[in-house]
Amino acid sequence: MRKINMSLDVYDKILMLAKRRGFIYPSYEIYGGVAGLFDYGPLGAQLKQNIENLWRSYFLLQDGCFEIHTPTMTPFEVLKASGHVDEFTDLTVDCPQCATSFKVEDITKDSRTLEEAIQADDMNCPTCGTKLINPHQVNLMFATKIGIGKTRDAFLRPETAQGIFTGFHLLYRYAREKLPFGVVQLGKGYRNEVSPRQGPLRMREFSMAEAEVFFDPSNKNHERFAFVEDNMLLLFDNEKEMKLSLKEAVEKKVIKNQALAYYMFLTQSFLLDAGVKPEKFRFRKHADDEMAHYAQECWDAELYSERFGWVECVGIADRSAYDLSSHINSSGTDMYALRRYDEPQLTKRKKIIPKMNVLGPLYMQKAGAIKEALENYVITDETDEITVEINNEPIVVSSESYEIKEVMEKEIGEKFVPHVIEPSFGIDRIIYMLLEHNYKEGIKNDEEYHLISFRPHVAPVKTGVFPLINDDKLTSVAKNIDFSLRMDGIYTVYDDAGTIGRRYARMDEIGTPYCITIDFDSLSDKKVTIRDRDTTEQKRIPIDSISTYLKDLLESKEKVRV
RNA sequence: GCGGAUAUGAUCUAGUGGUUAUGAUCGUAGCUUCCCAAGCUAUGCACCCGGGUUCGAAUCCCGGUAUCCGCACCA
Repeated sequence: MRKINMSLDVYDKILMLAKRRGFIYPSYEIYGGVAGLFDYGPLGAQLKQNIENLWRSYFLLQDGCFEIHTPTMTPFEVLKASGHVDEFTDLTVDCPQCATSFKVEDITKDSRTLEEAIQADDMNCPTCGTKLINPHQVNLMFATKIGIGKTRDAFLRPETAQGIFTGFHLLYRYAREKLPFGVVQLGKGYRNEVSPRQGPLRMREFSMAEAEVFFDPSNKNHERFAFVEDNMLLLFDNEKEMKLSLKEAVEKKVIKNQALAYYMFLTQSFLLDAGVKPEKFRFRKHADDEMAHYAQECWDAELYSERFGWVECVGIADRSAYDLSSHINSSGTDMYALRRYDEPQLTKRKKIIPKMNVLGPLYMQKAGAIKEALENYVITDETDEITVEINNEPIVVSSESYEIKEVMEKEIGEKFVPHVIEPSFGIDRIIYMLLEHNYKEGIKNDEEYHLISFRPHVAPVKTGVFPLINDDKLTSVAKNIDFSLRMDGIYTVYDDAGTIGRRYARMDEIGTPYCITIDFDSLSDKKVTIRDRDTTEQKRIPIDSISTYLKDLLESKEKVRV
């Protein structure tokens, strides 16, 4: 008889189960393991794929975003422009008295460089005045080099978002130059965590699903807002939890705009649909001082863990024009969008047309620069000559070298940098939370019993297929049923070992929602028993309808109400 | 990164400076078994890594790695 070990908490038990049954376990353990790296085993990989595809059904199908894939390896310039190089790399010193760390740049108020400050070694703790020690670099990005010999500095990406921003001009074309539109990416991100202590909740290489939705800042409404505005959001303002409809939340300015509220609702729907327990779910608004360097308003979807308390699993941020502006400035690429006027606007303007056949021979190699200067010259009144400055040298150009024309200029719209609303999902955290929220245990016939109540559409294995006993007549029928179900796209496990109860228990432990048993009656009446994991109720159904019957069950997912 | 503790099959665990390292779960093969972890037989699998002390180290010591706890970090 196995006893429940009371000294273990849910986290310990889940990690044990996850390792034993092939969900998640530490990577490279035969070489000592690496903190913050985990393998997804056979069941974990299936589960993850189901979660990611469920996510796609919300963001790709329901919201109509485009999915792209960009490299994880990212040149230095990209992350310099995005602010990650500066924001992720901190020179820090510790206070032995207060047991806290400080950024050196916050401590050095004078004009010294950080290196000089370290060299002088005279920094004191702002709280207690103790001499600060142990200067060290805190760099949360993995640095690497691209190429052999002549190399380029690069990092493994800390988020997937930058790959979307750097292709914005092409994606804007793909979206037929209309806003809003969203682009999503599912993939790996990398952060060299100082001490990744919380298992799958803080990994150094992790899976994320991000959506970047581009808006005209003058209109952050969402087309489908009216369809969902009466739904409730579970909100927490750092003081109290509350339930507000989307409509109320936006009207009362609890949430800044429709788009943010809409994506919060999409996020909430996805998580509850995946099997997160509503009472262990909330949106928490970031205080001003905890927001990321790029964010304007940020809400976290937090999920509750028995061991860790409320954990951020999704961040929904209004990143405003921060990223695109940075890339426009750093790369010089035109990443503006156009807000079309209802009618094209015509304006009369006086324009200088340089005569190159005169300018060329006269000014030789300076002619090009003069041409450009003339074209940019703002005409105040008509004169016989214009003075332009080339390399700090005034040059007087007479009116023989140019012509002033009055032209009608047509402007069809106004250029602007789109704003971005970004829902960013930590897939691994969500998967751990699903395990924890759906884990059940108890004693059954003096034995410890585990069950994971995954919702059928996320469960890695959809059905077990068992001959009631290990008899050739039954096993051959069972194997045929098993094969044809898999050919119908239903992931099954065939099992003929041990008693039927043991096989049910094995399936319960990995969250398989249904089991099909073939008995001797099946040979004559062509029916099998289908057993429900949560109720253990059994029903007999014809063999030739198993596939459609199961598919109905797997697809008829009820919405979770809050 | 700092301080403390821990490390035995896939999982949980007993134990010891000296033959073949304990038990359970588990896997495999077989017997048995007509619906919720029955039983029997056979069999498989382990002392985290490196160094030191010792005639002999899985056991003692040191270092590393990993995990857990506290502090710091987590844009």
